[in-house]
Parts: sequence; structure tokens; C-alpha cells
Amino acid sequence: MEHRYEPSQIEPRWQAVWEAERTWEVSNDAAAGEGETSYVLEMLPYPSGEPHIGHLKVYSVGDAVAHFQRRNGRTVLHPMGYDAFGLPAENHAIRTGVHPRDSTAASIASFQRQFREWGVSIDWSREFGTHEPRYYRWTQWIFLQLYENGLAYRKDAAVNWCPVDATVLANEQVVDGHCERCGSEVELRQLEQWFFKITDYADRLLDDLETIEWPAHVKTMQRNWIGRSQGAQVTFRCEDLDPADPIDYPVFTTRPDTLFGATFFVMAPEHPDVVRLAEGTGNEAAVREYVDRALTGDKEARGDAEREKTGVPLGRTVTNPVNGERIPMYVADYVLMEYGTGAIMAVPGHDERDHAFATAYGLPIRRVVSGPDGETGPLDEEPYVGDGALVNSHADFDGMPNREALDAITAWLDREGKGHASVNYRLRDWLLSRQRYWGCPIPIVHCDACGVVPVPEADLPVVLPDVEDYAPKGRSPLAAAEDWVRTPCPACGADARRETDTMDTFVDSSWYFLRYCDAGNDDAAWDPEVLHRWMPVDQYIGGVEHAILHLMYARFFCKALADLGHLDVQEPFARLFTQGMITKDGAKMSKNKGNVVSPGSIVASHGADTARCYILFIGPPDQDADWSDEGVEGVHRFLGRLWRLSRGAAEGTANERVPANLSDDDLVLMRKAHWAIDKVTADMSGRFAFNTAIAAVMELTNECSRSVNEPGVQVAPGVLRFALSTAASLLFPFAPHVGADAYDLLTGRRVWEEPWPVADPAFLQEDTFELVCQVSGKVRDRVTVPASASEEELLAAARSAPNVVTHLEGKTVVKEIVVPGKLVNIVAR
RNA sequence: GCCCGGAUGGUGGAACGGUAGACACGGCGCCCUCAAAAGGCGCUGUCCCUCGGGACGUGUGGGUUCGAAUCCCACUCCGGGCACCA
Repeated sequence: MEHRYEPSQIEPRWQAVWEAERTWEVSNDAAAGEGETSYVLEMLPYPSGEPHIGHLKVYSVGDAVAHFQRRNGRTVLHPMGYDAFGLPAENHAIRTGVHPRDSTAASIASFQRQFREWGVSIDWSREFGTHEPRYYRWTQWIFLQLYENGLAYRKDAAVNWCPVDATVLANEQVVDGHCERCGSEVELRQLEQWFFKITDYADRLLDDLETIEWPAHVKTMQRNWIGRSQGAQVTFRCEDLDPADPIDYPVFTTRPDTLFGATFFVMAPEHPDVVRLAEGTGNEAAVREYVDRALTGDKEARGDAEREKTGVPLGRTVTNPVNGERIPMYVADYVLMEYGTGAIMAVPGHDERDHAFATAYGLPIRRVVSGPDGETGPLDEEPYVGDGALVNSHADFDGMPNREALDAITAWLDREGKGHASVNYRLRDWLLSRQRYWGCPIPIVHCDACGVVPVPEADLPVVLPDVEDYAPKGRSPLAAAEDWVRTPCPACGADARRETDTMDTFVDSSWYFLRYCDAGNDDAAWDPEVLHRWMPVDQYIGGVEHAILHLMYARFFCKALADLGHLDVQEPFARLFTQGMITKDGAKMSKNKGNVVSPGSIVASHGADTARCYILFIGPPDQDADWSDEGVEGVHRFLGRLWRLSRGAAEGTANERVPANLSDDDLVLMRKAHWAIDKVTADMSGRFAFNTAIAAVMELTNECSRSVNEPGVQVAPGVLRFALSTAASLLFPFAPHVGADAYDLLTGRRVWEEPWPVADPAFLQEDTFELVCQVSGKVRDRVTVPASASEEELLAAARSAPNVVTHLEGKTVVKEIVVPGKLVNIVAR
């Protein structure tokens, strides 16, 4: 064993081969052929600084899958790109003055270099950054497609405004009332903004979750985010202002069965009628004050369910449509303008919030649903939110189970024209415009005469101009590029102005997986026929932090574009795998904590194979895992051992085939090899059990080592070569350089051109096995028996096992259980 | 509060209802060496032992079963998501 395992000698050599031969490129023509295709995709990186350990993990997982699919005969699309627009690069530019294009280019160069150093099998011919005009030209084209079909629109709206980043944020980017990026408190501003009509797709986004193989928790998160509620819209009429001209206020409720229990009516402070209603009632000043406070107050505090309920009476009443009762109107900040109609009927007997409000303001609490044991007593202490029979309602409904009454009352409302069944969603339309520089320009022109005019397709891309000053000022920095902004109206030719807002970067990443399929197409975003060959993505891999935003948006784009006839799949990602985080000392890695492990330094000290293999060996890839430097050493030792054994066998033994007659020692090693093939294949087929797959290759390698080093053990050269080359072949998806090198040393062939090995069933069967002998469920002995033994023979063997005999002494056998191939359990008393 | 996960040796983790702890780390011992590094071999859940074995052991308490880390019920702790959504 005089040879040392030197990754720095091995890895660049194979990388050079793959680079020179463009090994991982696939043509779209190849995809049109007979064979099966597979689209394996990891979420594209955001190029900021250097790749971190999370990148190493996601691409190690994805590459293992890609290699496994290739060697199982599929034509695999495994591309790479960069999500290059975005705030971090722009904020960096504001601090340093370096143009985002330059800092982004530097970062991309670093990613490119490291991906090659890691030996990731990428089809580089399809690479792009979302900030390149040749890409965002088509992002703009998609925007226009959506605009022309009513799926992109402008609306003056109360929007989330981040004062530090000086831009609006999508609902999804506000976390607990704070900016997802910079953490500052989000304000509400009234601004005209661009939206995508994702709410049109709420039902389909919900229903089609059934058709895809995604982790259950991700589906749940999406369902919660869509937040579909079924109920009824019910009209309450206010005749207080002018009886001749009543105003109808619809409310949404999921509990129309409790309509008879409505004892007051509440409007959101943002409701446009609140102040008008209070005028001339003596409550006007109090209402104004309350509304002002609600609108300027802390948005986060307002959202807290634990907060005490406050509100002010409007001095008006509305009529409950089911019983004609006039109930008082209130304004209260626990009612939200964004959800439903901005007004609610309050049923304090059967709703927690209404109960709290009624208690605080001394409003009547009426029971209209009986309790589980038929209770009909008062509900002064707490509301009853469960099911039961209706009471105190109306002769037509009293006694009816509330679920039935819900439908009956809804039907009655419908007949009377006072309401109808209705569905509400928590999901809001996607606010996509940003008052920032480093993003995709929105291809729209504003003309005084013609209004909003889309840029003609032939004029795309609208290229992002250079500016000097990126600092946010509450309007897009693009507004300063006056030569760029001033443009003739595409419709009438008059002087007009370009839209200066840019798109949310999530727009860029909502369709990149489509562009990979036909990345070189200069005539269209893609050829639908080519897309058909690859889509949907068979296996998508990424972090769970994208469970809602990116994955919801991409699904929406896919459905919208499919509706417009541009592609023929409804779901972009057939299977999703979310990988866990790598922590250090139990904490998330961060520069502040100083616990960052950089992939670059591990690759430099131990090689890419060690880094990749370790990160897969550390534990199940969907779980979080803690980085350990000692663990890295262990994996490095294992790779070194396999490589040295291979080198030793290649140089020290003749290149022979596996002989026809096998000695006992040969048989042991052959069985181990086939066992490993079977194990690794199973671990990679059904699930992503890379940790146990690597452990199996370790076992095989240890067996090879024993057969070489253990005195008295003799294996035929052909058998040793077979076992070692099998180990190299199985290891290749995780550690491609060592795998390729060892396989080449032993066989002279290229492992990536070899089909995935198949286990020979003949070697998976043993002649004998160790029978576990239990007495009353406890293991008392083990005996070696022939695999062919009958149940009677197994029982006899167990009964005569020495330690079983001891434990059966003086006892009566009650029952005997035989599990063939495993154990015998003799129950005795 | 609601909805998901999870809890196994000193550590990371293995275990179709059938031998708990694969594989690896760490530790201990030995071989090789003038020595070290590298490498190789062995032992390593806890306790008891007459060295044959025995008892205990998968967060806690129950249950189902010949047999439970695994299934069921209740609970504790940890992680994640949602949370005034009518």
C-alpha cells in the first residue's frame, strides 16, 4: 500500500475529461428518441458571494439522482443557471458603488468554478443568468402574455411598504409584520402597483396538489396559504341613513347556521363607509379617532389574537336578513379589510372573537346551537364552537343538526335573494412591482393619451439601463434614467414614459425550468414541442424555505401558461424533495456567529468527493444535520481505502474475470458485492437514503480489505477486482472522481458509460442462516440451519438449542411460532 | 391556540411488527515504525457474573401482540409551519 490517496491528483483529471468531452450535455433531439427521459433539477442558486454548504448539499443530492437516472438508461436533463436579479446585489451596490452586474458576475464566476471543482454533472450548454437580456426578454414576454389575458393588472392598493428597502413587498414577503429581507417593520401605503391574478387559480392550485408527489408538510403549507373557506355571503341591510335608499352590506361567514345568533355587526377600520355611517350620530369623533389610530398603529400588534378586543359603536344598525332584527354596528380592528368583505356578522355565542368583544362591550350573547349533551344554557363564560342542534332560531330550523341547517339556511337565503353559498380564500393576488433597480423592467409604457400601453413583442427586450445612483428614494432608481424613461408611445407615437418599476425576482424564477428545455431559442421563449419532451421536472430538489413563495408562484405560472396554450403540463414539478439544513454546533451557520464551514476549504483540504460524500453520509438528507470535522475525516479515510485497494489490486493482480469455480472465501466476497448492489439500488430507487447506501459501499469495501489483509483469506484476483469495481461503480453517484478513477484502474472503462449494476439473485441467497431462538419472546440462542429447512426442522433445531433447553426446563410449551428464514419463538409457562 | 415533524449508546445515525444499536465518529488496546504520521487488526449500550450466562435498555405512563424503537391511547420536551382569515 505504498500509494497515497491524493484527491488533488485525481479530481482535476476527470473534470478535464468531462469538460473537454461535454459529457453531460444532452440534445433535445436525443430527448425526442425512443428512450425515457428524466429532468432532474435543483433550485437555481442566488449568486451572492461564494457558494455555501447548503449549495454543496443540494447539488450533491441532485447529482446523485442525475447519475443514478443516467446509468439506469434515461436521457437526463440536468442544467444550471443563476437567479441573478435581486436586492442583495443592489444593496451591495449602494454600499460600495460596484455595479450589481459586476458583483453578480464575480459571484457567478465563483459558482461556475466551484461547480466544476465539485464535479457536478451539469449540461453547461443550457446555462444562463436571469439578469441576461436573452433571458429576461422572455420574462417580459410572459408578463405581456399574462397582461393581455387579464392576468396582470394595475391597482391602487394599500400595500406593504418596507421603509428601509424603500420598496413594496408581496404579502408572502412580510413575516410577522416585518420585511422578510431586512427585518424592518412594514408600513401600509396607498400606491398603484402591478399584480398577477393568482387568486383566479386558487382552486386549481389547491386541487392539483393531489396530483403531485410532494412532502406532506409542503402540501399542507400550501393549503394553509391558499386558505380556502366554504360558507355563505349574507346581505345585511342598513336603512338608517336614508330609508328610501338602503345600503346593503354583504358579509362572508363560514357559519350561516348561526345567523340567528348574530347580535351585532362589525366593520374594519379601513372600510370606506365607516366614517360616513357615523356622521351625525354623535359617535363621529370617536369613530374618526379610532380609525386613525388603527390605520397608523403597529400592524403586528393589531394582528395578535391575544390582544384585547377594542372597537367603537357607529350609532347605526343593520337588519339581520333571517329574522328582521336590527343589530348595532361597530368598527373594530379585529375585522380585516383584506379578507371577505371587510365586514362581519358577529355571533358571540359561537365565535371566540365575537364573544370576547361582546363581553368587553356588554352585548347580548345568544345560544343558537345546543351543546354535545343537548345543553341549551347561556354561554356567558365562553362560546360554544362545536356542532349540535339548532335552538332559538326559527321553527323551520330548530332541532336540525347545525351542519344540515347550514345548507338549509344557505338555500333559504338564496331563494330569498338575501345571500348565497360562497368561497373565500386567504390567498391574495401577487404584488409583483418593485421600486428597485436590479430587476427585470416591466415592459409597459404610460401614455397620456392611450394610458397603459404594452411594449410590442418585437421591441423586447426592454433593456435595463445603467444608472449612477441605486439608492432607494421611494421611486424606482430607473426614473432617474431620463433618456431611457422617455419613449414614444407604441400606440400613438406621442411622447410617453416607460414604467420604472421592476419585477419581483420571484417572477424570474417562476419559469426558468421551462427555459432550460430550450435555452438557445432566439425566436421564442421555447418551442412547445421541445418542452413537451422534458416537462414536467421529474425530480425537483431544494430547501423547504421555498415551500410557499417560489413553489406556489411557479405552479401558478405553469397553469397560466398552459391555459394560454404555451405548454401542456399543469404542474411543473412532479416530485419534490426538500433537503434539511446543515448546522454547525447545532446552530445555523452565519458570518456573525463565525461558525461557517465553506465548501471551498473542505474541497481544498480533502477533495470534492470527500465533501460530497460526507454531506450525504451524515444522515437522511431531508433532515437537518450538524457538521462534524471528525466525520469528514472518516469519510476521507473510507474513500482513500477504496482507492488504495483498487490501485493495489490493479497493479498487483492479473486482470482476470470472475472464475467459474468459487472458493468459500470468493463466495463470501461475491455475495457481499451483490448484496451491496441490491442495497444501494433499493436505497436510491424508492427513497433518498444516501446515508445507508454509502454505508453499504463501506461494508463492501471493508470486506474487500479483509480479503486482502486478513491472514488465511484467499480470494481469486477476478473476484477481488469484481468486488472493488462494483464498489467504485456504486459509489460513483456520490463520489464521481474516486468512482471513475478506481473503476478505470480496475477495468480500463468509464464508469459513467456503464449501466447501473444488477444484483444476481443467485448470490443474494445464502445456503444457511442463523436461526434466532426465542423462549417466550426473549432471545435465548442462535443456531445455524440450512436455508432449505422446513418449519418442522426449524422447530426441532430451536428446541434442541442448548440455551433453549435450559430455559424450557420445568415449563410447559404453550405455543410455538415459526417465522421462516428468521426465528422460532417457543412460548412456555 | 391549531396543524405537521422528531426524541434510539459518549456522538451522527441503522433497524418490512421478528437478533435494537448497521455504518461512521470518538475512546481503549495491539501490530507496523528508531520515532511520528499514514496504514492495518481487535474491543467498545449499562449493570451483575461462578465467564456458561443473567438483568436492564429506543423521552414518560398505559394498551394491543407469542413478540413493539416500530401499531393504538394519554402525556413531557424539542423543532417547524400557521395564527383575530369571520
